[in-house]
Amino acid sequence: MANGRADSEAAGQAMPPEATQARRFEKARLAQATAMLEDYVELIDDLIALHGEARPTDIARRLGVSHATVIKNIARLKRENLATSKLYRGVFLTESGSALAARVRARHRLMVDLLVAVGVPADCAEQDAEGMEHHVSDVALAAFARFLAGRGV
Amino acid sequence: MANGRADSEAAGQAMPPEATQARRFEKARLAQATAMLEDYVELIDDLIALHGEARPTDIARRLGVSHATVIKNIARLKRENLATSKLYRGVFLTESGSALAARVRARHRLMVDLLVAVGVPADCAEQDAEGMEHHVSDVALAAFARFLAGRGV
DNA sequence: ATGAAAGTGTAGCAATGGCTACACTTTCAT
DNA sequence: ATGAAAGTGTAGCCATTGCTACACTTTCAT
Repeated sequence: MANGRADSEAAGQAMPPEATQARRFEKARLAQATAMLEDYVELIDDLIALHGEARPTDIARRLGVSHATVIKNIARLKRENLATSKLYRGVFLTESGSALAARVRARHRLMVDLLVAVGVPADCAEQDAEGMEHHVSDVALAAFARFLAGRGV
Repeated sequence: MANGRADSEAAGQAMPPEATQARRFEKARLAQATAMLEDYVELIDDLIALHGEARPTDIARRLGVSHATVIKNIARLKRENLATSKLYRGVFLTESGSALAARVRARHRLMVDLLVAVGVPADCAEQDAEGMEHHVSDVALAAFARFLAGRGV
């Protein structure tokens, strides 16, 4: 609060160019750190909608990783208050987990739709969106929505 | 060669849906593993073009990480035959390093241009592209190019 | 020419997110 | 009712990629 420099820089004016570049890379690293969380909540939400429950082995199969990895990562979801689980009884999303899942799903849709709209084949769009979606800002997302609306989608 | 299943699945036909999904996630994980390499070669190429040399501390400043981290990662670039370095004398790209840098730079440009073309503000496009670019396939890239050409860019 | 500052490199730590191996619980067909 | 198969969870390993601390080299101003 008492700092005249760092705070005003946050507004994005008087920063040396290398600092803004560093900023971009840092954001990309952060996005990467939350990507796993996002993938998990979306998948758990899907599975519950589809089968009424989300089991570690199902998640593992879908993600293409071992069940042990899934269980370890679910522990992280619990730490972050996104999920709960009962011993031998599957995984459930908390309120904020569900909210995140909804946001992630909407973003995924928008990303895929945009790719398709600019001419990317559907299966490829689905593929590429899987990695890209975690790095799309809300501002870009809003632009995507406008663009799609403007083309009468 | 003697396998009727896994090989024909590679063509993408008779795979259970969860396997194709696992495939997508696996690809995203792989892309992540090469992202660092790509960022480094592009940045090194930039710095050499700009200052005639690429020094670890410069790279560190631009990336927003410590110089020690940079030096460790440069060791990886060397292992992968993308760069060389002389003690206390900066980092240089090998032939394949330069080739990769050129590809990465072109992809970055195309990604940013596409984002701008669909209405994303320039600074935001630059920001988001930083993370997204590593996940764009060549097929999508080709679609981007066609789309941009079609709008007379 | 020399000593301080800047840059470079090494060592060792932590967190993340994969894995296998093993132990335990549940389910289900007989 | 029970035993095998499937699922679940734990422990411990490895690689990656960040970090700080420390030692060494180079550069440059005096």
